Amino acid sequence: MSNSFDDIPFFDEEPEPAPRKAPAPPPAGNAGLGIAARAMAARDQHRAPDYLSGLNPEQREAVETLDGPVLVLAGAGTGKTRVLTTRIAHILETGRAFPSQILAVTFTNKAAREMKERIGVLVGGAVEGMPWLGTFHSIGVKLLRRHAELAGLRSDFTILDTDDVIRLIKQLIQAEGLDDKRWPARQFAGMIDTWKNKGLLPADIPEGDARAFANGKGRELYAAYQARLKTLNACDFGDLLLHPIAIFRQNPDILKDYHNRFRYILVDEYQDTNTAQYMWLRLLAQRPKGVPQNVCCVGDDDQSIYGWRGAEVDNILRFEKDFPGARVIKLERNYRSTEHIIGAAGHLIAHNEGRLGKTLFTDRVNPDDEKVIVHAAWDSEEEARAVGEEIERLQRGDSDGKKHALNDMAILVRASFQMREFEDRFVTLGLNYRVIGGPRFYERMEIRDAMAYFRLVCQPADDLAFERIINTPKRGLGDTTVRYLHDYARARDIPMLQAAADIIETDELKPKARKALFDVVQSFRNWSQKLENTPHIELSEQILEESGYTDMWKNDKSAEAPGRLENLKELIRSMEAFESMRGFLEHVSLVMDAEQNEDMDAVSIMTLHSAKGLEFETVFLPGWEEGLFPHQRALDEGGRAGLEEERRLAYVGITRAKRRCHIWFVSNRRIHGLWQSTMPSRFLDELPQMHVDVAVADTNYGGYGGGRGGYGQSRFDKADPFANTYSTPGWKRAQQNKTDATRDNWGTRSGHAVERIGYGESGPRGRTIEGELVAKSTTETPSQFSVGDRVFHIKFGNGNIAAIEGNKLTIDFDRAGQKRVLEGFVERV
DNA sequence: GAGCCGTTATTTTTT
DNA sequence: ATAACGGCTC
Repeated sequence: MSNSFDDIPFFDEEPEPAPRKAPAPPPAGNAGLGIAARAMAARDQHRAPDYLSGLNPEQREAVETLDGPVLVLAGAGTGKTRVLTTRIAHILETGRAFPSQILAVTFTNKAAREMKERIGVLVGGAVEGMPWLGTFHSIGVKLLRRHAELAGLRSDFTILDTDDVIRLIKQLIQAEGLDDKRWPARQFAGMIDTWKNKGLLPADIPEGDARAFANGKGRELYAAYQARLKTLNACDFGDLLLHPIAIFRQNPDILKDYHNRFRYILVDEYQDTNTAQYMWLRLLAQRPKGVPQNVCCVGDDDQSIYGWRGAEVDNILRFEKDFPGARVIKLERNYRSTEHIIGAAGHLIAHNEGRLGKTLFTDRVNPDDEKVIVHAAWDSEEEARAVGEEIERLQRGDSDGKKHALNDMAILVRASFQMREFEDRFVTLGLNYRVIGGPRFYERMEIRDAMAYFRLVCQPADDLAFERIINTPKRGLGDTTVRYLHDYARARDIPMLQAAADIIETDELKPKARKALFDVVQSFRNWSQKLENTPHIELSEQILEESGYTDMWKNDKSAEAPGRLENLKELIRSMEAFESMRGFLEHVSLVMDAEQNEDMDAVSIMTLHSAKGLEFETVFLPGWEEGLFPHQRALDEGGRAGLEEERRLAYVGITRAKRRCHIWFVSNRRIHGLWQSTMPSRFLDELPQMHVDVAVADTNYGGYGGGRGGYGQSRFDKADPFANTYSTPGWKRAQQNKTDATRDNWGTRSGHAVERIGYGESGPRGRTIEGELVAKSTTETPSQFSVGDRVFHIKFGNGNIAAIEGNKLTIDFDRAGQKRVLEGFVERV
């Protein structure tokens, strides 16, 4: 990726690169014998193309089918990235196109980076980094910088992050005279995001959506937001796709230029594309009749896990219709995992409908390979303890004599709150771990503040940056002054910094405020002047010093302050890799991740979502319980489709494992501070017995599995390894109740309630009626208990009720102390 | 402008 | 339980 938009040559100026080996490529349209012959000649000229050797026949077909649309359905671990990179190498080596004529799109910066590296290895350093290899968004920016004026922007427009967007929307909501509490800006930002994912501009949004927000002013608000972005000379992430789409549609000549340019288009993770990305791609892939559309999309419908943020699996399912004559190549030979892991994952995912249908296989079968092991634990604490023990066992090499590195192990959770218990446990054990995901470097407050200073220096019209730091550190420029500045600027349609400069010439402000503002304006003038001729590192340090920002944290006595100062230093350090401040800002707005420390040997803890694309020798999958996984909310909001996406998530989880996969479920989990009994996930039932073992009790209290004899017992039990697990009354009832839709918030399934306290057919619980949650809290329903009652809880034992609020009981337990539990989980004794 | 208190939500995450 | 946010008071 380029570090700065300054150094991207504009379209017309871009020099044709000197041919590397082959003569200038002929137009893509003239595909035929000539090209094939030439390609072969090119291939023969420089040795055997060793990059092709070692590919299996399907991979090779995917690499060598260069003309016309190709869909590569690449199952987990089948060498997807290899195909993609080799294909690009092949295009380049055969002289079919120059690097600048290949458009290659990924979703994440990480994927883009990886691809670049691997192509470099294949083709050799001689080929310039491909200018059009990047994420949808980074390519979108590049396009938009070139044609900004067609979208009503200047080419130095700012890219707003989510935080800026929310603040901006909040202002608009207030400006409309609406109650910003009743209509949360965050929610509207989410709606806009959803609309933009679908490619909808204010005029296009459904009437229902428009009415649902801001007293029916949804559409106006969206339009006002877009207008405000334009005056701010700014874009949100969605605009990076939508503006280019609009430009292409309104300027056929420009689109045609790009058609001529991009001889080959490649898309990674096609199953994750949303409608806007799809539209963008269709526009660029269009060709006149008879000219082959050299589009190659790679993806796996079984790994589509981002439906909730607008990804349309349909895009991949529809590929053959969209691109007539498409060649569909399935990669099903898995190079990653054992037959048991593949078998387990394959059987599970087969429960989904509407798949394109791949079946992974491997012929590297080893009788020593471990099956997927399902463990039961009493509660989440025991789960963490047992996983910790297993990790230490592997580390010591107890089981197979081999000492395993922590780096080869990962714990993949459904929801991030699950991480905590593992972290706590590992801290006690002194076991190294690293959390992947979580709050990101560039999202930290101090980094955003510093960035706001830099932004304002580079782009004096950046009002959002102005408002962020005008009184940080405190300068006595409070709400009143800022509001005044804001109104003044809006009235004259000038940036706030300009307004500030104007106002200090007058005597509108009180002397104190005026002086403070004067100083700020002077500082920014000074810094802006230095922008061009001072090294940006130096200037950045100077800004943070002179503004008093560093001092602010030096004087702060809170525990975080030293860390924040450290982060600021890190920020400056990370700027060294860039040529200019602008280049750095551009990078950060698109690349929000910072490097992870990989020197340490540590267990990785992350969500299933962030595990996609990774692999580990050993994978632990805790929390396979109904309500958590599949997640209740996915079921409530997504219905059957939601369930299938959860199942794909499970599939992704299992297929991350190369050799060992341990799945866990617990009988009790604390959710929102309340202990809940839980049932094993239905996904466990969907695993094939031949590839799965149920672990014998890991501890004395081993929950469902516990009834089952001690160590003498073989895991390879004859009959039904699930017999214990699934023959409990609760599970059977759960099976019956599956269809009843009698669940409210997770955990309070009527099935369980019935079991524990013997309600009649209809417990006084919330019911799901037509997807709407009714009677979520049962405040109106008189509790069946009274204060002072003696009750029994399955985890905490006996106790006395101390207080009752709705269906929540506060109980003084004899042994466990005071806890709050749902009344469904205790019974009178 | 800091500190206190009540309210609220609490799946997943990129760019 | 718990953290984060917003509004209020001093």
